[in-house]
Formats: sequence, structure tokens, C-alpha cells
Amino acid sequence: MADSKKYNVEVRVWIEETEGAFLGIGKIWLLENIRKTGSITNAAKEMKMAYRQAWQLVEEMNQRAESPLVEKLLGGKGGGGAKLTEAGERAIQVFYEVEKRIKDFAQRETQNLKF
Amino acid sequence: MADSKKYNVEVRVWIEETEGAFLGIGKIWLLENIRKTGSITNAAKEMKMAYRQAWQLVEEMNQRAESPLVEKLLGGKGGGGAKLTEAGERAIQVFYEVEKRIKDFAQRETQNLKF
DNA sequence: CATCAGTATGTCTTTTTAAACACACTGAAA
DNA sequence: TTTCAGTGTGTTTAAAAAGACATACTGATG
Repeated sequence: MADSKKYNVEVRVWIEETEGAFLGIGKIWLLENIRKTGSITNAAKEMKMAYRQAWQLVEEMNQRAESPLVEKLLGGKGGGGAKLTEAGERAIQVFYEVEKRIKDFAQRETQNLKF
Repeated sequence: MADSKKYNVEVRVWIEETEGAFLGIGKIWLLENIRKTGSITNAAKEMKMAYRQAWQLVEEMNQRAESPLVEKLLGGKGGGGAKLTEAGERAIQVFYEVEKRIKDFAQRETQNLKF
């Protein structure tokens, strides 16, 4: 007999550091958009997020990572911009790997929940 | 050589149903406090949460579970109260089991993160 | 040396969320 | 049939988060 309702497990993954939450899916999306657009301004627009907030997230990431994830370029022809560092690229990759492993496990291990 | 900063993975687990988030650690704590105190009022006080909100969470749980998790007793000597149903007891148990399996896996699978 | 687009930062406003207040309803027991 | 503590529900206030504005700074390039 089939259950009348379907329940399934959701999982949210993030990285903590001594001062609290350090890197979750939101910051990862921001990193990806910075890579794609070449600036914090355009990344923020892409995500319909205020520049101010995007800038603050980048600050936080850079200060709390062992080495900055985003390199900021000031002034110059196009006004400047921002690009990912090697550490930034690695952060995206590591985060998605960890997240996938955990989510796959969660799916495998929790079938037929009932409440 | 030891890394200068320590990063570790955190995981939040909850149960989804067609209409969205159904049961997370917050509602589980509420269930446990209802079991412990015998009423929504006292459970809410214990958690320093407004009665109104606690009541709404109970409503939501009861309506979206296949059968109610909390039985509410109206009027009577002590004004009434609330107690967990069998389904409520099972929900606590199932949730913690699922949560523990996933968190243990996450810990095992993610050592020595670097950013 | 003026231009330009993006970075950097403060302030103010709006929206959202949560908390606080108020009060009617319930029913076993004294 | 009055009491009592908890349930049930609307309204109002306050706090917190998000968003909008404004404006100075930066430096390669023409």
C-alpha cells in the first residue's frame, strides 16, 4: 500500500570556522557570478542582490579564508573589477564535492519516511 | 605542517513535504518540551518562545503529518494541556536517527578542509 | 588631466519577522 | 456555577534584516 503523503529529507551544507558560518551555497553562487562577470557589481546585478551586500560577503570570505578567494582590481580602464584567485576556484570545487557526497548519502539512506 | 585555521562541515537536516519544510530541529525541540511539560504554554516558556508561535508550529505539524503529532486537551481541571501522540514520539525518534546518520557521515567524509 | 566604471562606505527607508498585548473559549473539579 | 490554567485568535509594537540612495575614491587610458 502506498502512503498518502510523500516526505523527503533535505540537507543544507556549509563550512564553519572559529567565528561561525564561513562558506555556504549563497557565497558559492556569488563566487561563480564574479568569475562569470568579472566584477562584484555585475555579479550582484545577475543575482538581483544589492552591491553593498555582495561586497560585504566578499570581504568576509577574504578575511576568513587562509588566503583571499577574490582579487579586487581598483581603478583603471573599466573602473576595475574582481576575479577569483586560485583559492577561490578551489573553494567552489571543494564545496560542491563535499555537498554532493553528503546529499547523495542523505538520499540513499532515507527512503519511505512516514509521519 | 598544521594548517593555521580549522574548517569543518556543518549540516542542517529537515523533512520536506509537498508544501515545503515540514519538520526540522526547532519543531523537534518543541515536541520534546511538550512531552516534558505537558502543555504548549509551558513548552514555549521553557524555550523562551511566544505561545502564539509555538501554537502555530503545532498546528502546522498536525495538519501536515499523516496523523497528528500532538494531542491537545481543552479545558478541565488544569485548563487542559497537550501531549505527544504515538506518531509524535515516532517522529522524534525517526528524525534523530536520520539526522545522526547524515551528520556522522558528513564528519567522517570531510577531514582537513582548506580554504 | 578628464573620463569612466567599478570599488568602498555611510546613511536612510522599506519590508519582513518576531514579540507583546489583549481577550474570548473550554470543561473537570471543588 | 465559580474557579482555573491552558487553548485559540485578532491586533498592535518593536526589532531585525534587506534594500535603496548618495557620494568619495581609484587608476589605466585617450
